[in-house]
Amino acid sequence: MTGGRSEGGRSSARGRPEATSHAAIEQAAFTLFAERGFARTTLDAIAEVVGVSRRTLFRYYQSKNDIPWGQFDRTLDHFRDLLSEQADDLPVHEAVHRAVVEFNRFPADAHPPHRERMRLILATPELEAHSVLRYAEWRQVIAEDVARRTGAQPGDLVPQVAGHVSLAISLSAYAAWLAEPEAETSPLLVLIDEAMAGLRQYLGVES
Amino acid sequence: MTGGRSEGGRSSARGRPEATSHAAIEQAAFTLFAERGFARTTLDAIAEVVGVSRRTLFRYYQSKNDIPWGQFDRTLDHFRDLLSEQADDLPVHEAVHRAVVEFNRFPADAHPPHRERMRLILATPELEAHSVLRYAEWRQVIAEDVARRTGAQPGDLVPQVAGHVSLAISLSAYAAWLAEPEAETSPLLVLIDEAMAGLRQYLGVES
DNA sequence: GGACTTTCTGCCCTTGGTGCAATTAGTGTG
DNA sequence: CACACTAATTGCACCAAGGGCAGAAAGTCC
Repeated sequence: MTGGRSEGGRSSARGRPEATSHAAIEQAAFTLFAERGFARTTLDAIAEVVGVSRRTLFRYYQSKNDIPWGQFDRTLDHFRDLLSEQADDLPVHEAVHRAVVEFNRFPADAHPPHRERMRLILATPELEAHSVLRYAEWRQVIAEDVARRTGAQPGDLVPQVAGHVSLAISLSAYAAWLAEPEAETSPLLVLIDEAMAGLRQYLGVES
Repeated sequence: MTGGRSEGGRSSARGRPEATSHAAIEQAAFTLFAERGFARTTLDAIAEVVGVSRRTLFRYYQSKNDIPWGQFDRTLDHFRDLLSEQADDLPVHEAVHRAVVEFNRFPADAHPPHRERMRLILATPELEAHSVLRYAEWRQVIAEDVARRTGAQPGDLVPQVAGHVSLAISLSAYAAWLAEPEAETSPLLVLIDEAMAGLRQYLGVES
């Protein structure tokens, strides 16, 4: 969710130079989405603003639905690191929880765009649906770390459940975050903690 | 997931009679999906087999993606009933868990089609994504019941988390179920219990 | 038979998305 | 400078999903 990434340089400067960038496309797209809404923004319209042909947009994003997620792949690498950084002597759920919280920590000036992006994704049914595919990758990262910590296989039930449940917690927290008015009474990170506490409460667990 | 529902009668017999039924469309569609796969099956092809115009298909289903889910709305009513049937003195999570298990109990002869349907849905990315919208309704049913039991609002964190987590459990169980070979070593209901146990184990809870 | 009702259907149009071949804008070399 | 080389851009044709709309069709009821 870092706003200004510098389009990790080309391998060499040979061949026709790129006419645009992911950042430029996203900027144009988000503006239009905010104006007319996601569904009523055509790819032609985005292409026109960016100053590039519609066909070219598909070289930068697999689909219209992929535009709002931007650079999620790179973020996943970061998440993987966060998970492996957590101490091995922590209870597994605690290690994962801490990594999830860290994953959602953003510098203050990155908050508004992050919130805007997530609002768009979670409030637009097509995007909400499409996001499942991204979530699956995210869950898999967790499953792999949990498997490593517990000596299980990533495909086993407990790692998979861990991934699913962590996602459940996060989505609940995000929904609560976005439901609140602009004046952020509860920061996202607090809500993630509360969602986790809510789960334990629901399951009738002390602590 | 009842295979043969009888297309709950029209209000009266006035007007042009219906040329087909949800059941007929689903049957034709599933056959084609099995033959060519979901994506490569066009609505034209389905319409031709059913013997109806493509335009008419849209009067029965909102979209191609909605065909595999069939009659889910009615199933939700059943689920609502199952939840309210659970004793009030049970721990909330236990009541919900039992309702979820019951919800997934099917007569033996309904197993193969149910499994086939879920395999299609969970193995086809487009459908997996689209299903989120169905899951949201299902989660909401849980959230409402949990809210009723705990005196909270359905939108509050704990009811929402309960819905999300129940879904997480169910999806984990289904994935495990479908991963197993045809010879059903573990029935679905057992896997749902195991997924729940896996969650408690993950969270480091006794019992 | 005629009025009425409801469904089906054909037609046209928009939009997302893919395949393919040609074009373009650079770099590097002699 | 001209020429090869490379990689990105682009135009074009095409497919499939989906929606709007008006009219045809197939029943029932009087």
